[in-house]
Amino acid sequence: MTLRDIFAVNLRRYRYLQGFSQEELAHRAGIDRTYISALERRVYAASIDVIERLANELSVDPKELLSRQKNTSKK
Amino acid sequence: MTLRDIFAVNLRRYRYLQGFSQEELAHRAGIDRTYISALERRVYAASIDVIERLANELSVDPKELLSRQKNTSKK
DNA sequence: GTGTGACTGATAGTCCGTC
DNA sequence: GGACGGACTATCAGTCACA
Repeated sequence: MTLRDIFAVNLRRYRYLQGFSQEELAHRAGIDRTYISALERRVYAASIDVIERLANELSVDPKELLSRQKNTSKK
Repeated sequence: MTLRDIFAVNLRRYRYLQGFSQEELAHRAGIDRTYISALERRVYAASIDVIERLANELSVDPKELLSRQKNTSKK
């Protein structure tokens, strides 16, 4: 599990928590919708600048997007 | 203060803590020496992949490299 | 509402050297 | 040991059309 994977999962997780669609988050962060899609599918290694912008829109600390999440629904 | 700045400061901080020169860290992480120099001078926005590799070599959690540090020598 | 391929411009990242 | 520049390649950043 790479950091890129963790970021992808967290991006989607926090996006859902905020109730945003990819489209809505993209609009708010000034980023293209398909690029958000690509990040969530682990296509790219996002730069620290993009991470910061997304974290701001998701109202979380950038570190949170790189933190392994506890299983809320552990087997 | 952007995330890029915070990363730059922490990179240098943890590198010193490990007693590595830029050259040595670069060699260990398989990254170019001049690129480490550039990151510490805030020239580039590192990708999440590079952050991960550097964190590994510095024996710290990637999150630590993005965390604002407490002032150990506050005026 | 999202995934994907194709495309272009910008920048990340390498390798050379000098100070 | 590190800053800095130039030239180069790889990859990211950003957009579009279509399923």
